[in-house]
Amino acid sequence: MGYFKEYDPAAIEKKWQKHWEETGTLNAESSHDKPKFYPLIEFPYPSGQGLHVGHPRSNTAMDIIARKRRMEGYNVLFPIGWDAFGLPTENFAIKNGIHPAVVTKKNVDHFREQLKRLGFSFDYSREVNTTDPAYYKWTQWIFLKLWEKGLAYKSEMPINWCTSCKVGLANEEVVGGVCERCGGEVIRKVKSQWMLKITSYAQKLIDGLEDVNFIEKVSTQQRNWIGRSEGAEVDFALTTGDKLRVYTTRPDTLFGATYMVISPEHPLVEKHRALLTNYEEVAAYKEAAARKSDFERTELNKDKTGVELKGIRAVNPLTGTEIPVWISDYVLMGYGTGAIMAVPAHDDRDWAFAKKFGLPIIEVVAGGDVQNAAFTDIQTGTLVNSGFLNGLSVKDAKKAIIDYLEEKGLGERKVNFKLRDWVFSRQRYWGEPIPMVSCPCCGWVPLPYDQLPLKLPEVEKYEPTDDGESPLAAMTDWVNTACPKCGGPARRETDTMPQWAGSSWYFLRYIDPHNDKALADPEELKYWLPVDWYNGGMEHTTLHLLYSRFWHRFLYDIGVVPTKEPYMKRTSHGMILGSNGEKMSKSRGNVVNPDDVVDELGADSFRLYEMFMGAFDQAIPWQTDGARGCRRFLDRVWKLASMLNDGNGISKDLAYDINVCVKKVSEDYEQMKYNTAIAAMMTLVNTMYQKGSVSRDELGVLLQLLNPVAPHITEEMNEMCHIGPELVRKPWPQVDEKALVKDTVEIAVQINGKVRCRVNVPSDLTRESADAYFAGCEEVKRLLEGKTPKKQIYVPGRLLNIVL
RNA sequence: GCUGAAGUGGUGGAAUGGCAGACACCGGGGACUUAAAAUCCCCUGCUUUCACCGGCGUGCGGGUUCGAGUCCCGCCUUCAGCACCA
Repeated sequence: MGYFKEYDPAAIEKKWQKHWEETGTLNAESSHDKPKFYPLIEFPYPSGQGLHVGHPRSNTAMDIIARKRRMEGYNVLFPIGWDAFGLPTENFAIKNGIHPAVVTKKNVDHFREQLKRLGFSFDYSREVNTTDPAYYKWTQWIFLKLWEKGLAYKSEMPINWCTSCKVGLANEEVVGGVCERCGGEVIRKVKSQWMLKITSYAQKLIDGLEDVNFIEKVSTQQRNWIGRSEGAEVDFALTTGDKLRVYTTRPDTLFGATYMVISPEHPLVEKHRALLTNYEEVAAYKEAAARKSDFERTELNKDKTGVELKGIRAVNPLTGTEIPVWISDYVLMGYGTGAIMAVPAHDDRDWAFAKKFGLPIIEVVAGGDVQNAAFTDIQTGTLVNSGFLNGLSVKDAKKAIIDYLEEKGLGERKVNFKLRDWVFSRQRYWGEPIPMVSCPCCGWVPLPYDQLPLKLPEVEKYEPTDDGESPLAAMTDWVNTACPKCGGPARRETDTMPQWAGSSWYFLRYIDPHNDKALADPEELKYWLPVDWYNGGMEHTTLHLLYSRFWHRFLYDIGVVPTKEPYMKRTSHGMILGSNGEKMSKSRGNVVNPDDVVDELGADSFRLYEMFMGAFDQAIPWQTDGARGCRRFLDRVWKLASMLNDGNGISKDLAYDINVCVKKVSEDYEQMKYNTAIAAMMTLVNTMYQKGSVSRDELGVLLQLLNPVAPHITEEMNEMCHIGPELVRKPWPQVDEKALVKDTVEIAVQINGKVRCRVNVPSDLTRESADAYFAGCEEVKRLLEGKTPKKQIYVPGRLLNIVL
């Protein structure tokens, strides 16, 4: 067999990409005959920088699964689209005076071209683009449905305001007190904002995690973010005559409440300002607290501050004791009732506050030393100084006290969540217009469904104004409209939706992307949902993933989609770092451009390296030498074409190695252990080189195993060597279990746990017959000369350990 | 502070409680070549030794076990997420 030709990645990659595009081989089939498989990657934001080496890591990983599933006989929908609304595009447009839609088109075209060069098996016929009016028509439609069900509302409230982007942010978008996107300072600002009531789905979002198969850290992070806690609300009588309601998770410690703390913004303060003998001091504290940004509030959280409300006292409902009431910014208006009962003996924050201001500390759960530290253990303590609760465990006391409070009408069981409603307004141009009209007579009126999509108007300027209004506000022609209800003059909403809107349901649109009667056909939804496997970044766990689960569950509740949960399985990739181990960024100068790598080594080598570089879920530094090593491996694979022999089938001396490889690769792909799968194929290739030649069938198996990672070179070799039909149409290889059985196996012989020699033993040697066998074994006898073994342990196929 | 993950050669990393360092990268040697590159073959944890043979080795200190990178207890360090949520 002759040597064929040089390995030329550029030529063969182009050839096969063209072939797949022309034949539509990789597109989903419209027939519903086969079992379906729906893998998903997070659709990219088409930034001006182009593709990052991080994108192909997730894409290749899911492409491998998609390609393997096709060979396993599934109808696979592996889609791609563009999450194209967003600030960077808008900022670029502002700076250069180009319409964001023009910028978006250019960026999308560039991204598509870059992705196509990498040979992903996306179904490009189903592309979606969140900025396409035919798409955002349905984003707006979902918003109107949410409004209809009372889940969208407009509210004056303090929001997180990025001073640099001049835009309101959801809690999820504030990281360490600064804007997630630009790092600008975030302050609190009262603004009228559209809100989505995700809080009413808090419990459903927790419960739904039971029905899906997310990696543990994703489920945990979602649960923590939703932050469910169980406790009670309790009323304390005030000397003013009204009641102060608090939320506590430790109602069992009620006897130990020695003072109360309310948030500086609590309405009670202003209500009773006349009674306060130190109102000036209180007002000064309030003002100081209001001025602090969230960042400052958290930075200073070690040192407690506060002011007593002199002139107001509260009464402990159980002991009848009068206790003082303080204001402090460690109590947040936005959680619970904005007021707490302080039990310094059993809460760290209350303890620190009490120590600072000399407030009494009364132990009600025995087990610690409450003068030195709060005792917060709820497992071991026993109630003391607590009347009828004395002697009970914390758990029993909780139940007893809540029953008592409910019976006496002093309080009740209560579940709280940390999750806040979703701030859905952005004072920006490049987003979906919110299809609502404000009418002086009718209030907020939804746009009728037949007027969707409400398109973005053409404007001259894209900058938000300094007072925080959207650029759309300046478009009087567009803003002034007739009320859909009464026909009178009215104004359109000028805020737009956040970037998370379009990405909350895009996986539904892929299923039926060109439908103009519904967001997708119910029959199609029934066949394709849920997404079987969704891979993405950990950074989206509390943002995109939670939001889209919320929308999907809502759509389920109103009968639009057939499944409660959108995604069956969620996995996560690690970041690719610069070669210096730091995050890749322009300013650090450690950015690797995928195009350069493809130019030098080819797409297959690039894909291979991204999968080989290390454990898939871990952050890994990029090493160009490592990528070159992967190219070297493909060169070696290519040369196998010149090592073909005349043999048929799998020869005896390769059967074992090939089947070990088939088994390892098949299992490892499923567990995303791509690095060890590739290592197994490298080992097999090394073995083939040792042997000096391979048969067509042997090479065929290797090519097929490698195909999901390196689709171009493998198809080319398959064709060039006349091995069989296109690899995409061949069934995935099965393990021949018989070939995995060897006659003898080398084991290690240890003395007291140290390896002394290796011997070959029959592979079917059992523990029971081991002693007899080794008694006659020359090597073992030699090792034991003059020594008496106390014990022998034989682990079949592994080792023999002799204890002296 | 809380939660989670992780610490293994010069580097990236492998190892259902069973031969630590698979597979690569880097480095070294050899073959081929006028030469270089590429390619092929060999070596490559540290340490003693001419060599054989040894000794030591998975962040640190204990423990369980015939046997621990892996399990348990106590620390240290790094990374990620959350951060006054009562």
